[in-house]
Amino acid sequence: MSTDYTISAVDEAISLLLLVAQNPGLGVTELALRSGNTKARTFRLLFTLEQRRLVTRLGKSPTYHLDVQALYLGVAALEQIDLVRIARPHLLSLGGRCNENVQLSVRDGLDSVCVDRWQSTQEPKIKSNAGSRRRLHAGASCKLLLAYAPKEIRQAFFSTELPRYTAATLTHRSRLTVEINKIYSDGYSVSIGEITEDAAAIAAPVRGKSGQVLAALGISGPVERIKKHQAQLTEQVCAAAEKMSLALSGGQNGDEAGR
Amino acid sequence: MSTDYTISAVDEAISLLLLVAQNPGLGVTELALRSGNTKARTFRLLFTLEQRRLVTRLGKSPTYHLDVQALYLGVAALEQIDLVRIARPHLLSLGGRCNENVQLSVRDGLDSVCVDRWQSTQEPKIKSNAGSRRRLHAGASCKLLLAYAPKEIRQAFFSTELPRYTAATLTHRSRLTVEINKIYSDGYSVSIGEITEDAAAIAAPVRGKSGQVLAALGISGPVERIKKHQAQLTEQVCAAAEKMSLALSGGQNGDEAGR
DNA sequence: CTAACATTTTTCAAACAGTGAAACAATTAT
DNA sequence: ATAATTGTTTCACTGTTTGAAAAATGTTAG
Repeated sequence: MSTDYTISAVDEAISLLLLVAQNPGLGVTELALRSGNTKARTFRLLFTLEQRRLVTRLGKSPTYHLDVQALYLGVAALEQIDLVRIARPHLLSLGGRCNENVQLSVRDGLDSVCVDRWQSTQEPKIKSNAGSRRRLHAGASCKLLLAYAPKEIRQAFFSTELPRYTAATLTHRSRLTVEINKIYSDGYSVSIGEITEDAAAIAAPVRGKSGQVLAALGISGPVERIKKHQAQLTEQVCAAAEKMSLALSGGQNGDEAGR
Repeated sequence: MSTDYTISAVDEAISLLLLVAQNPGLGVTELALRSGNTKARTFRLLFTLEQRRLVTRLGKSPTYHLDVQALYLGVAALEQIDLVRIARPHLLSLGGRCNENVQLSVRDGLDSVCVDRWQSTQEPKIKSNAGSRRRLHAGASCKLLLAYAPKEIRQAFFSTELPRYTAATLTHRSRLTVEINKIYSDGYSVSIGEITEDAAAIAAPVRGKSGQVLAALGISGPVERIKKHQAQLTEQVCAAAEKMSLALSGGQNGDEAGR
């Protein structure tokens, strides 16, 4: 069908950028190793990213981190991606009412990525860091995105090795399949201590105009707090996700002119 | 002298990405024109960006927009950039107290870019969109960043043409110099209707460990509302900026990369 | 509906940008 | 101190990227 126009240098640069996003604080050698490139190539790709302030280096033996241009892209994207622009008020409102961490995540290949977030002010806090990009098998939002993913994706996913984080992590295909079917029929997803022992989460699907699942709206916090109000929280998350879906369907669609 | 290791394909891809960020809704031809590249190159660069979900295309004659990977980078960057991670709570608190738009901006070359933001819930709202990246001469935050920029930058800046947005826009080198000196001695910056007639803003510098200006904290809203509480708002913005500076100095690591 | 037009997608040979390998320099560990 | 690790630079070759222009697709006008 269509030819592949991918420009490898750009593609590798993006891989590297995402690698830095997920693993800040690594040096050239380590990044080269993990990305499977030579040091020289990695060095020059990073050099280019650095010039444009997508990444920056700290320390004398430099370690790479994201820089302000990455933030700028995020801020700009907030305004032009309908999903987030429309969902955001509902997300903030849900967060304010429950005062627990709230995230909006979408599937990207076999990963779930967090695209918006509200942080709780309550103690104890759950470290929601490093959770912005994860494999799809663990956590309420992830499992939900897996449950609603196309068959091809689910199949591809099942042929990969699933890392275990805690005793509760579902790492076997059979158990995960059962769980996914349950999520699909329930219309929401629950996770208790699947990623870290002390954290629990509840997630519901956000749907687009034609009913397709665009994102997962998830709420998370310490196991006890979540369990205590589980019924109520589930209801609130589902209601908020519904509202988002409605707003996304009702709203406008396409054209911005500009000239 | 350090050699230039820039990889041009990657560099152009980033230019293009920023171009899309600033001008969503353009097609290949228009983007090629504005970026000064051939259609074919532009097409393939965009194709690569699209595969990685940094941009997406809408409509049948495709128009490009930022996609979720850009959001993800922003979310990830929020966690690893000290400036924003530390400043954020103060920014949100200032926003909550004043209920006006609040932005945190940094200088990138001859532009100011917004790296974090809080939006007012009051009516009338000021359209703060499209304002995430601007030339340095107009607006409170921009002028402030210009005032505290290194000499080389200011000189480079003055040799460029300055677009006029309203009657109040300072487009002449002499008047702008006077204004900049005033800002420098006052320690804060005010703008009334310089970008759009009906908007006003106040900004104060956020400083790092060694006193260098890292960012501008700005508050903005309709001219009347801002003018009415100008003294009080100025005080609040300056106080919040001070708090940020303190938090940034008190905290850990203060290493900046050189050239 | 068909024709003229505009914009996007594809192809291809040529050229030069990007690459790996390996030397060199700087840092950190012993 | 010296050794080991990590970051930086150089260079010749090659294969990826490139511009130009042709094909396909979409859009507007008659």
